[in-house]
Amino acid sequence: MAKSTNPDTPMAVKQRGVTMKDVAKHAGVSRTAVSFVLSNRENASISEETRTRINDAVQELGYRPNAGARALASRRSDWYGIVTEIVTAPFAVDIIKGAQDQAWLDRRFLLIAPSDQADAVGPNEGLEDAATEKLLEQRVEGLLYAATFHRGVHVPESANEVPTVLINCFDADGKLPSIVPDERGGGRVAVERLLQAGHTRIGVINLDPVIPAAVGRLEGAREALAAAGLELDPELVVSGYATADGGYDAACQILDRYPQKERPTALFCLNDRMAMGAYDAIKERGLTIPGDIAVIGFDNQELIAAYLRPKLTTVALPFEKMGALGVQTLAALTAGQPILADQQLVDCPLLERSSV
Amino acid sequence: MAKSTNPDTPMAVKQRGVTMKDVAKHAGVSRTAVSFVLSNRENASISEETRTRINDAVQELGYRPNAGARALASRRSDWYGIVTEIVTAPFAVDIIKGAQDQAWLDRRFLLIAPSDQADAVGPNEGLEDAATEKLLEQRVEGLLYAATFHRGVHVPESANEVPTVLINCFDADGKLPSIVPDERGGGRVAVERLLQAGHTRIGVINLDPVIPAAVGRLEGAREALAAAGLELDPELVVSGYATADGGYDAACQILDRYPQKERPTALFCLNDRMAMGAYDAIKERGLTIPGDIAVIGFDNQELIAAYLRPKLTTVALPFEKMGALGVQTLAALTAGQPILADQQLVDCPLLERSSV
DNA sequence: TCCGGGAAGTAACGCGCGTTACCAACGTAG
DNA sequence: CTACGTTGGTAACGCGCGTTACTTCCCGGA
Repeated sequence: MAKSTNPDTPMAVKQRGVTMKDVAKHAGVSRTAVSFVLSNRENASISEETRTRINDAVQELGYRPNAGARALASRRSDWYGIVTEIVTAPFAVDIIKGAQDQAWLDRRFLLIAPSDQADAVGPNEGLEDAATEKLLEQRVEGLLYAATFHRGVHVPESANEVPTVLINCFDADGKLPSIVPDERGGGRVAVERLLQAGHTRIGVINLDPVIPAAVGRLEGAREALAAAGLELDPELVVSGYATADGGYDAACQILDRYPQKERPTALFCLNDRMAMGAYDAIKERGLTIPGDIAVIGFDNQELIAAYLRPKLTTVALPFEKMGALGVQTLAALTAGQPILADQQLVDCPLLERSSV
Repeated sequence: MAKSTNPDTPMAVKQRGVTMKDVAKHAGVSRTAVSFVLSNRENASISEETRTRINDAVQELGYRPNAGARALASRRSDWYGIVTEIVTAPFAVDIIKGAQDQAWLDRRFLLIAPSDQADAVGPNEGLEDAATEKLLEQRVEGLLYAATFHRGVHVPESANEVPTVLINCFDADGKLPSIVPDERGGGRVAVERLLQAGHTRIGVINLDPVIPAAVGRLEGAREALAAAGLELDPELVVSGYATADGGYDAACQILDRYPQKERPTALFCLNDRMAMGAYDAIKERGLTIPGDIAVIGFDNQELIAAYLRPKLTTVALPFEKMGALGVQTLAALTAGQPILADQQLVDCPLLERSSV
């Protein structure tokens, strides 16, 4: 790329937009009157006649307010910023959708800044800081941080200058409000569903046991079993890589370890990708789903769950709802209202399909 | 939700940020001098000494420029707007990623406005208009329109007020520059790959035959065959719903129609979801992939292609590249530079995995 | 007749910054 | 000594808009 010698060349077409002054002149009133009418001030005394005259002028001239100028004068920008690696790793992109939709309904704009950009100094070195800084330069009224998977994070210092909410992650220092999925509840409903279908011997294909998702989901599974007077057989829990291959290997282990009588009749896969691999292991052995083995997943990755055959019953991560709730929480914070709790858990609902 | 009686309550913390005036006072110079230093004006005569004094003051006070005010004064916002349904239908979310990354590299912000919002009048009624309008109020310097799948679209009138580029779609009226995937080239490389592997009898699982993707990909397939002196047997082309089930049904038709000798040895599935279904049909019949039947897909939906077993060889849609190219094209347009062509085709590269 | 008070509107300031025009001091050439 | 360019700045205007203080007019009551 050639370095521009003059970065200031304003060659862009300068389409001098119509301003309030133009509207005022066209309607034969003062700019103040126009401002009053457009901002619907209740205590402003403008006669109905001039009001319509102004509105007509707005229509005729195609006036469009200048959001930036308004922000400058009113000292409120109607912008939230969201810092996220999701743009790059789109697994949890529904967070953005939920946040975006909610922001749009509130007539606010969501400025998205990536937290894992290539022009960084080192790997993960000051990226979020740069993103945060950029957003603050835009005078966002609040900040959101969103992660692709449930985990602890550190947010830049400067985030403290403005209300901040974490989505699908939590502050390792425990100061900031956060919105996270109720992993435990999800694990519980999954196993409850299997129990309800008559399964008592349930294999679990586990994730890396230290991540919050694994901890919570497994705990939920234990709770559900306990409520039915059962215990989780440690031998039936096998961890693997969070991939289809990992799920395949783990499922093979579980399925081949026992004679048919003792073989589990159901598998709780802690994510859908592993369930995908488990499907293959099951089918390879001439077994049917859900006839011989019921399978339940987690995450509800649409592209997998809805297209596996049979379609996968799974527990959904409420990405969209978390995004929306994040914006709502932020709106409350910026309005000075108290928020419900420092950590809000969002339900992980069961999605019935055909694998149980 | 209780309706706020006074929408103006500015309860948000008004953290009066430090301005250039503060910096100037702290450094003992005029605000103008600060402005000159910060904007790196070449022809400004500021001594090295005061320059460092100002920079020091900036550091000490933690000055952060106000992007909105700068935009107002300089009449350039450094913002692009992108109108897209992708936020809602995340299939092609990589377009946003590509655009976002490129914009970030150019030190610009991408304002994302959804084109399929719930608060609309009717279905698809004036949504894009509202989104476009909102973006223009923000004084974006250019507009992008992105579609989830390759198709013709109509853009709102007001888009003409500002440079505009279409991504993964094209203007039905043919006026606006657009960036679209080279579907034909993709179809060609897919079939070339099959030919190279020795397959001459190739079944095609087709999409709805009228959509641009189907037309282009099929045309490419024909070209590749023609170059090898072969023709596409119309009987081997069967259309189905663009789902795993559709692919399953279509594959069953093709596989069951012929005795083993005449059965095609390869399937070109025009998208990965259908390939997913085809996998099942093939496996059900006790056939192996790629041993008995080679399969090649299209779209490279990572969650499918990379996790099917065996992993699916497919042709990638260059979403990310299209997004980046869209922003680059827009940058050229806003800079008044000529663009390369009205319609830019982006390569659809073959992704070798294990199904051929 | 005068006065008080609401109705209808306007002038003017400031938000934070880019930018242009201007000014003072200091050489240096004629 | 005057003229004139150069260096190192500063004063002041305007971007488009929100907002406050102020003015003018009219009407009803005393």
